[in-house]
Amino acid sequence: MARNSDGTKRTAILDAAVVEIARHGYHQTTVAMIARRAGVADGTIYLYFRNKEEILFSLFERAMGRFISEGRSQVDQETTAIEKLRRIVELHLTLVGKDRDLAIISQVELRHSLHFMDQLSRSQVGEYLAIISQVVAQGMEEGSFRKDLDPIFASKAIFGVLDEMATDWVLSHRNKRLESQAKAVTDFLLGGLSV
Amino acid sequence: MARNSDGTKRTAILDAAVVEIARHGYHQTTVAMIARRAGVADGTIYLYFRNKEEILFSLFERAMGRFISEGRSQVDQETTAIEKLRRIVELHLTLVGKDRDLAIISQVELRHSLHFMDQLSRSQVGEYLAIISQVVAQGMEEGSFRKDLDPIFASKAIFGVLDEMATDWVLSHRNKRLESQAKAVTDFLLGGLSV
Amino acid sequence: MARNSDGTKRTAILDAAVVEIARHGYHQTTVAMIARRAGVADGTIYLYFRNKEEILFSLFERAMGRFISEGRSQVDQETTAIEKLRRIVELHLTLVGKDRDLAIISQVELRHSLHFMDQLSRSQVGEYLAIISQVVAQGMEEGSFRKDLDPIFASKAIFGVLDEMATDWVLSHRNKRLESQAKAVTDFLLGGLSV
Amino acid sequence: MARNSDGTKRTAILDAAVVEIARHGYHQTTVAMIARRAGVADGTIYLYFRNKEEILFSLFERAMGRFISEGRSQVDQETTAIEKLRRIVELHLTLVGKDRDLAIISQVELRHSLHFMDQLSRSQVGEYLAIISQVVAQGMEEGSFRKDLDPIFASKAIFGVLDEMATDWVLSHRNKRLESQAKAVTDFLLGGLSV
DNA sequence: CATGAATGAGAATTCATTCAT
DNA sequence: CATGAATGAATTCTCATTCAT
Repeated sequence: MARNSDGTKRTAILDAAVVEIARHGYHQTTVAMIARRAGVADGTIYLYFRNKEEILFSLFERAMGRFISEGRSQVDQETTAIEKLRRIVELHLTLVGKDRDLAIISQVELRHSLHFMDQLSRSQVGEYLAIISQVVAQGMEEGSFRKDLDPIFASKAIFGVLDEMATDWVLSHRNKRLESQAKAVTDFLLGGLSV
Repeated sequence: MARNSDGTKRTAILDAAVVEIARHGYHQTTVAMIARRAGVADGTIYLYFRNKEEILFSLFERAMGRFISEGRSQVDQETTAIEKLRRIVELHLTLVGKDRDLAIISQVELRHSLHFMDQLSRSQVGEYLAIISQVVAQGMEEGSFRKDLDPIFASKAIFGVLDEMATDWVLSHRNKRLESQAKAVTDFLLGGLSV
Repeated sequence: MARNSDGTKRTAILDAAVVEIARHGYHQTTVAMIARRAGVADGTIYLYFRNKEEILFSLFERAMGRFISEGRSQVDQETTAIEKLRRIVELHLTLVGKDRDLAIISQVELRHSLHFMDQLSRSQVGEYLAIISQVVAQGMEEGSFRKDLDPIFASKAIFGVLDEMATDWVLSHRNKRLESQAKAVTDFLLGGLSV
Repeated sequence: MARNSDGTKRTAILDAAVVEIARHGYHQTTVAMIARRAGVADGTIYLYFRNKEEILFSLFERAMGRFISEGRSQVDQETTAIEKLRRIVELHLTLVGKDRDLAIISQVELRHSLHFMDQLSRSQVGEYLAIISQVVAQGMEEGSFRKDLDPIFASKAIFGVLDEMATDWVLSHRNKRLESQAKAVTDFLLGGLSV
């Protein structure tokens, strides 16, 4: 049986799914492949997940959960908006860059269908964006960020840059660490293009 | 008549594919559905495309082709980097915002698999990013953009913001026009978050 | 239960295949037809055979297996080469003549393609010919067969006569039993045409 | 356009079919493949043949026609049954051995289905066997062949040996000429196995 | 006669899911 | 809880044949 952190079968199945889906893509991955890697019978999968798609959802939830809880705690450790932003950028790139398999899933496989993305954006992604927009709002109040910004808009722009860096890293096959981009990203977000 | 001499049937198939894939997603769309909407027989599809996946590729090529050729021409109509950037932002959001079906495809369906994205990013997306990075480089030379930027990095960041706006627009079901965001995007890109 | 532990389903599929293929020919027989006759679902076929062609191969192996094992035991029950030959002829015609469906398969359907025949001739047919050529060699040593023969050549000639009788019987729609030819065949093989 | 003896398209098509079918097998050969090799359009095939199967029939007829007409003329050039037999054996092995592609067709591809073989055996194969059986009958009258033979049976046995030699030659990938077996075959047919 | 674009019926195979053990 | 044999719906693609030019 596959080794897994807390020893539950559910975890083993999710761990197996990350590897298989990252390697073969969601549609090319069969439930049987996940079951074999998880060391369980095909049918056992259905004791823990309603269907194949639910595995993908759960994968996403597990990953997003970390983003959100760690995001919050990082943000709480800083006082100024600029520092909070810096932490978010670092966290985002570090978390994605830590596990290439998981990154492939979040940057590519998770975006399979409108239906799927719809559900994602409504739920935890929205929560993540909310954290970011609160930081922006705080910066505006502090006087360190421009006041002519819509915090919601800004949070999406920030997320867009982070997301593109992550996708680019997944698609490039170079070994450079993703988090090495953190400073450049923060600089760009803070200062923009202009002199 | 030489095959595809006028492209009528090929175009009809691609047009049909855009609608069906946007509506049902790539995997839920059958070749038969595309054929019916295009008004041709199932087998006819295979006179113009080697297989189903090639339809998706061709869809992308057709769309990216417009981005690139129009992008270049827009850029050429301006002299300063700032104006060029403004034009690119407007063009990007306008083109994506013009056809929601096509937008769904480019923002969601086209990102189906690592294998697929790999090929996309290598080809025309790279060309598009090159156009952007040239504008950034010009801005640095002109002295209007910061000199401490890597133009390649900046082009990705810019693309990330544009792409996120586009995706957000596709996923939101509001009717607000996508290009109405152009000014905010340009402002953000130029000025960044800081005061 | 281990897959195929008792072979029940596999056997049912092969039995069904014999009937359907004999009746409609290999290419006109669909996997669904075989499945229906075997009383299993279409997909079940693929738990026991990799593909449709493998069913045909397995059919052949099952049939040839009998020829070889029974051939050997018949040969072993006799001492002189002449008697051994007589037994082989009887066995061959009896086994083929016992099941017209199987005979149709072995005389016609199994010879579908060069690729297919190539594999057949390399494997068990070669073994069968070896049994015959050993008998010929024994006859030469005993002094009952002509010494100016090549046993390999002779075994092919013998097989050719038997095979032609079998094919002729399959194609003729008379009811005469195939094994009724055994004496004439043996006589011909032993004495040839000349006085 | 493919070179062909008398320049007619029909001949070009048949010549092309021999090559393609020998190389890929009847079912793997498409009408388009034959058309391309023959240098005609797909539709043109149907001006000369009702359907794909008729090409195969015509191929067979053309080949069997040679067997029969040459067979007759060879037989007519000799007086004794023994010499006539010798000539038939030589002719058969020479004709088959002359063109490996055609040999593949006659030994393998032509035996595709019961339905097909049925029609073959009724028509020209029967005529060919009749020529042989007449030789046998003559030999019996002359007193050079055993009188206890059924000429029909004997003709099948003779054909069986010839056919097996031909098939064996097609399947073996050695270069030995098929007609080099003629003497051994005639010897075997005349003298049988016994001393 | 010749063309070749278009047709559309047809079939093998896959795989998510179930359920008897 | 766990198994894994069995299910059968579902879909891509091929290719013989037609027919308007």
